[in-house]
Amino acid sequence: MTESKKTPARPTLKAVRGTRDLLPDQTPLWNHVEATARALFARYGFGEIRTPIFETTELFARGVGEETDIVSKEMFTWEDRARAASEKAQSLTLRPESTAGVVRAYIEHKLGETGQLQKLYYIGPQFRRERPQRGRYRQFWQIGAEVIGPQSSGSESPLRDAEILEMLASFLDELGIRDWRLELNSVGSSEDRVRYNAALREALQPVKHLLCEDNQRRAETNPLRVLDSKDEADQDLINALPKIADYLGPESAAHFAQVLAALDACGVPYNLNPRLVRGLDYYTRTTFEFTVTTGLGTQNALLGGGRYDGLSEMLGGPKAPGIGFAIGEDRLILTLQAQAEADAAAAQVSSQNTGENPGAPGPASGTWVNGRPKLDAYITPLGVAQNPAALALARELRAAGLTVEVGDGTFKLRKSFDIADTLARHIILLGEDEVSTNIYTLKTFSTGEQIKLPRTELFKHLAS
RNA sequence: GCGGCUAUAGUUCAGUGGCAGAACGCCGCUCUGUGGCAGCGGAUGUCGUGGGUUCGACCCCCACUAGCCGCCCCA
Repeated sequence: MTESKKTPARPTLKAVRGTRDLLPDQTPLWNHVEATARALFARYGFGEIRTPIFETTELFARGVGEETDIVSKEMFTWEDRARAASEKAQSLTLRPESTAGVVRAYIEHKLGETGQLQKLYYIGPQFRRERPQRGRYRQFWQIGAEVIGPQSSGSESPLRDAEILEMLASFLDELGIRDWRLELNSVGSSEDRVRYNAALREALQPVKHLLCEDNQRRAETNPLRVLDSKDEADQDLINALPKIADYLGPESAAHFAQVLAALDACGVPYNLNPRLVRGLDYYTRTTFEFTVTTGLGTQNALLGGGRYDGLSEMLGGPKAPGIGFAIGEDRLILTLQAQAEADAAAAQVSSQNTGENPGAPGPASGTWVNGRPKLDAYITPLGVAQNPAALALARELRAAGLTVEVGDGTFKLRKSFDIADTLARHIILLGEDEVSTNIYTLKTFSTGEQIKLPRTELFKHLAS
């Protein structure tokens, strides 16, 4: 009878709902995506900005919009303690998106005073208290960018809209995302939208009672949202509603036409979607979404964005038109993984059909383990007496830029070989002989070849 | 916030109102300076948590929690 069985049950600690750990077999893909974004954005003249992951609640209330779902029911908000009697408690919130914070920083640091067009990008976690499902987490990552500046900097130019869209198309292409679709719309200026909203309400009035419950509610509270409905029975009625395109003022219409012309010139395909309305209040004129059909289930929006010509002023700043986007990094990763799985399945089928075995392609092949490249060498001390020499050798090899793991002198040789073959391309045996003579025994797994090498030759051999 | 499905070994999953299972992985031995293969052996575990029904519950019922899928909404 041991006492271990008597250990009182204790609740297992777990990551909180909607959050998750990314383990080392996942992070290489994340780093690849982020590195691709950084390199690409740099070519377009973007610089990185890092803003706090929490801000005052007021920023999001004013920036994103009090009436939006995000602000009205999805924020992680808490009252910060007042530290002195004279100090008031402050309501703080984990950022549900980053545009508001970036524009706040633009205002706070008077970036508009430089007169320069600001091109800023960010990569980081966002927080929304929603019910988790595929492609939706309470802590999720966005890769986003903003182009903002005084009007004199050209921030209002349709060229900027097209450049952003073209950059996104290049980004998805470079990552190998297939079959993406760009949905594009213009929601007009805020004045245009007031007129359109009135027209929508008028058109909805006689048919409202025919719509589903959700849409009846939207028709009252926010008619634009009716356009977003997926309710099948309502589709015909919705398609018959007035189109925003017919309510754009001449300036908005001209702006949009120039965006389209530039996209055509770049050869970026798009789908005009008059029903694309987005959930954040600050959008004006150009709005867009890139969607995919693989891997995301019903959360098919990979990224979204739009122009926000009035946001800076809404936050008490100078007039600073801008346009930006946010890529759902989690969704991007899901899509890439789903594509890779589909490819692997297709490869399997085709190899069965041809009767050939093309070998396991990609990261599953012999030079990778768990998504990482195999190490250059695994050093096996033969007996604990050789442990110090093994670590010293590892230190030298690592200093020379080689990737090296060291075994433990207590491991049996068989086990050492097993581990080494799993992790590394070569095994270095370090017994008494090797340590005393400085002639090392090196075996290459791919060929089974085993040779003895002096120290300098060892470096050369491993580096090649 | 609402609805559906699910929760058993490290992983993927079977399972029956009466002894807790498979595969893969892991550990050991065959094999103490030469691995991958093979053979043999072993440990896998509060059967998500708490309650109830029952002589007896991993199984049936209830609640909770979490996950997945969808709605709402969004990235």
